[in-house]
Amino acid sequence: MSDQKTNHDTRDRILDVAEQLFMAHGYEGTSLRVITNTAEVNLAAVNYHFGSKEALLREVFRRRLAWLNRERLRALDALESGAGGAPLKPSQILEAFFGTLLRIGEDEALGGMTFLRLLGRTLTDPAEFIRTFLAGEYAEVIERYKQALFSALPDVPKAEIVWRLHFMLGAMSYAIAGTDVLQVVTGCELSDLAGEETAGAIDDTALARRLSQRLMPFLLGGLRAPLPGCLDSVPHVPPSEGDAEPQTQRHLQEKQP
Amino acid sequence: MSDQKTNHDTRDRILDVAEQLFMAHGYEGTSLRVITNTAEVNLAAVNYHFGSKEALLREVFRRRLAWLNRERLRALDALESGAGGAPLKPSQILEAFFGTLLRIGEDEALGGMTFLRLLGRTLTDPAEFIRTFLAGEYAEVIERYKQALFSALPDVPKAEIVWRLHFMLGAMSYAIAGTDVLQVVTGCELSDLAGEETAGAIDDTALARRLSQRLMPFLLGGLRAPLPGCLDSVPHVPPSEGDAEPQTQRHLQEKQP
DNA sequence: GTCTATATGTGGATAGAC
DNA sequence: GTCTATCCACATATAGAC
Repeated sequence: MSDQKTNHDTRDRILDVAEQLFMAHGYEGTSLRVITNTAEVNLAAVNYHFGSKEALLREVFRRRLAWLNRERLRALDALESGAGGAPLKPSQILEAFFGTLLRIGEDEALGGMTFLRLLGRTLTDPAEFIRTFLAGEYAEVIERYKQALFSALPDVPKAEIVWRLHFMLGAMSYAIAGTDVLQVVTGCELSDLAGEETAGAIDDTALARRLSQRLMPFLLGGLRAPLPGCLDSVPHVPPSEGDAEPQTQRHLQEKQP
Repeated sequence: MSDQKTNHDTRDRILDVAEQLFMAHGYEGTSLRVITNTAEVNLAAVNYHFGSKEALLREVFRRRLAWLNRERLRALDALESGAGGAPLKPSQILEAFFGTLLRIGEDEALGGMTFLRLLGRTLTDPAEFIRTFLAGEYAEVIERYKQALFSALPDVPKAEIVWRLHFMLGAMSYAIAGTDVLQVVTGCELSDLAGEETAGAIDDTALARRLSQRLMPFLLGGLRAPLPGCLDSVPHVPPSEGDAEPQTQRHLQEKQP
């Protein structure tokens, strides 16, 4: 152990730099040469420490997902223990699942917004080995939460729950990816949309907190939406002008001072 | 015009194959050699017809987005004319925006699910030139729909609307990307989740229709969710056990026969 | 418009000295 | 563990004959 010299520094510097560059330019768009130059280590170091570029990517994710998986399971265990057999509320489950993820963005030690963005962008990467790897890392946790949602919504068809879990994952992963066309079109960052006091460049910690604050109500609203078919998905002829839509209007308006 | 020989065939074959391969392996992961080999045209043909690989990608998108942009504007124009100055309903706007997009998946001539998947995957591509190009293509339409939502929800803060538009774009783009970890984890395609009668492999047309049917209620539910802050985003202490959550439960249950 | 041949660069990976 | 030097496959792009 004591004869490892700067070994630990080298490994971690490579991981940190790779995380940053994979996030900014993608896996295929980032060469080992750029990584090692930026990290100021030797080119051969990557293959010595990790074996290959693919293995490097896996390690970049593993060191972050280890915490995320553990914490998500812990949060769900805590909820289920606390409920003592009673079904959980959907909002609690979403908070445990998505809230835990978004906490990464608030803590540099867990990866911060850099890793969140990387995760969001990588979830739609077409590379085969990436998809199978991520699926494997996610499998256990996803299964647990899926079952929890089934129990929480016993009267909703399971297929419908899976669809909506799918949509929620999408809204979240796109949001944390931070590549939205809206941002480029409107020429503003998500941080600018946070509104309120903080002027100038918002730090990532605050951005993550606000993202969570905005995203969670949206996800809950989507999860609890009426099932398709009941109003034919889009009510072209609502029962009365003040029935189908206004329910929402009321929600939104009553919070405007 | 008549002296162009097989020119048209070559150009279109390259575009069709590039669309398919970019979807399956990404921009960086697809070489011009593979494209020209698959399309059974000469390697130099790409540079002759399009100028460069980047220009090829742009053309792949342009030929599909031309229809999408035109149709989205037309749909919004029609809604606004029909309303005669009155504000539109959010559901109408979403139907015009997302429904038009999803129609692509039902029509091979418009690109089909291949292009939809490509679009969803490319929206989170980290490459600089792709993001700026797509933003430019989307700019006009996004701006129009944003304004329409502002008018439709005059009492909702504009920043909040932009956030939710952002989330809706995410849910949709992730859904059409078809790279969800859920699918790999559960080992099933979205088509399997459609349930109902059709056994075996579902054709893309039916998949697109069902996706639309499931996605639209989710998006509406998210858009119309209570504003953050009103229940502190996650009600840890709801007023009564049968108040905050059950409203949803009722929605979902009353549709279960 | 199409093709062959090639220019020119960069990628990941490794062998072997230190 | 670190470094230099190098192998070799493959990338985009183009020049020039047909």
